[in-house]
Amino acid sequence: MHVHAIDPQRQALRIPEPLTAIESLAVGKTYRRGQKIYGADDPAEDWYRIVSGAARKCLVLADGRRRIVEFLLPGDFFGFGARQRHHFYAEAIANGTTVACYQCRSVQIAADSDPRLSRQILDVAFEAISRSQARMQILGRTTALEKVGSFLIEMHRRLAQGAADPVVLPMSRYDIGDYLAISTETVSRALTDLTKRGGIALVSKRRVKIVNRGMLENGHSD
Amino acid sequence: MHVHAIDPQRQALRIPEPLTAIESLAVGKTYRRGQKIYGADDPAEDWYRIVSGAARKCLVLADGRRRIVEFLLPGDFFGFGARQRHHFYAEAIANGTTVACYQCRSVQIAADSDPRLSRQILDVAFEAISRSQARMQILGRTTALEKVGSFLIEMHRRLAQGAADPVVLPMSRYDIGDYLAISTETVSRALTDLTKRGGIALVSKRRVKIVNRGMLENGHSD
DNA sequence: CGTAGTCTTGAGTATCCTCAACGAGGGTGG
DNA sequence: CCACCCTCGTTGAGGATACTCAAGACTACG
Repeated sequence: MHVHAIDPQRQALRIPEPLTAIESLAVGKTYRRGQKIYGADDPAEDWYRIVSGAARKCLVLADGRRRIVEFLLPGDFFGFGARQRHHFYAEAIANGTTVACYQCRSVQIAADSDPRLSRQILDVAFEAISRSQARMQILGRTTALEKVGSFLIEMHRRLAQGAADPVVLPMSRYDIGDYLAISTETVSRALTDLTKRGGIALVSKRRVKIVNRGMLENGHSD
Repeated sequence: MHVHAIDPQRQALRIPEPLTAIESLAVGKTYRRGQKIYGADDPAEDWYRIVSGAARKCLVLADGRRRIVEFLLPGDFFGFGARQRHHFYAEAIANGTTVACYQCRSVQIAADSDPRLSRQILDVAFEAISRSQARMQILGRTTALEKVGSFLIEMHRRLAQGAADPVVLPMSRYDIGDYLAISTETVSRALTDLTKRGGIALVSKRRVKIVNRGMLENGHSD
């Protein structure tokens, strides 16, 4: 991990309503693929925001299996919500993932004297709720085809620059399967299936172009 | 729907950290089973809290199917998070469900001059996130047996008075299936299966006693 | 007492998982 | 530079799981 200042140019891109008042409190850190950002039993002392790259938030079940609870993409705040300790751990997916860290005590103190900042923090929390519920709509789908289709639409919404641009998936098929509660093989099969039916086009293994949005949502184009 | 004052006795039971400062702003409303609390396209003007009974938060998919996104139980705050309009609708499950309503403009104004209130609101938002993520752990399970088992544990945690008391489920098998993304029949089969294996005991159709907690989590008792 | 909604159980089928093999790509070391 | 290893991704075959369709029992309520 590498600690440094944050490029203000870069971070401005992806923050819907930036917490301008506390950006001065932020410390930038850079991680390699697979490196842990915080552990499941670490005290919850910091809040985080992805500046560039991607990360995954995971939990370990009683029987040792891992589950990905959430993908964290540029602009996403995370690590808050745990009152004392985290229940999850977070680690970088892509090499060179940059994360802004805010000491949450400092933020809270600043918020106590600035109602506008309080509102912005609340907005960030609402944003996290909305991410959470977006995933429920996906997991609530019954077939694997619908799950993968909705997943691609969500990633497109959160990652794509232009509407016609292909999505660049930062995560592996294995991660996608873990996230959607289906097997890697089924993810793979769903992607080839969607390609054959003309729902998507695979520019490369990780670059997906959305051709027929309706098909991704329903599994059929009518 | 019936508007009235809130019984302060009753509401004190289920609020982890009550927003004491705004309880005076609350208006109580009582609903019958199936009655709508707010609609999907209603302007998001109020925040709500379940005082007694239960409700479900739903969304309607493009193809007309309904999905239950969340069950709302006594003490749960809901209806916030939508910036302008709700994306979901909420309706009562049980007859005589009582809901406390807070005009969110008034709350925001009060919060602007009271940092302590801001913190409490943030806690409520964090609580909603935690509810959300608890459900992910459930939906992330692979087998129906595990899903139903985890669901019962979550309901027990959120509803039960004493640890040994049976859970009284306020919702139908159909609702549970919708929530867990499995069919009604599978819910029913899972419940009889868990009974046969000694994981639970069905005191009545809606009253479930948890006998072997480990089995509910893993699907097997070792 | 009838009716509508809820719940359970059964049979057959579709879907997805597991196990397995194989190909492609990236990094490392000789 | 190339051989090697390792991870990632794809595809196939067989079996387990859950869904759909269907029938019937139970419950609550008028």
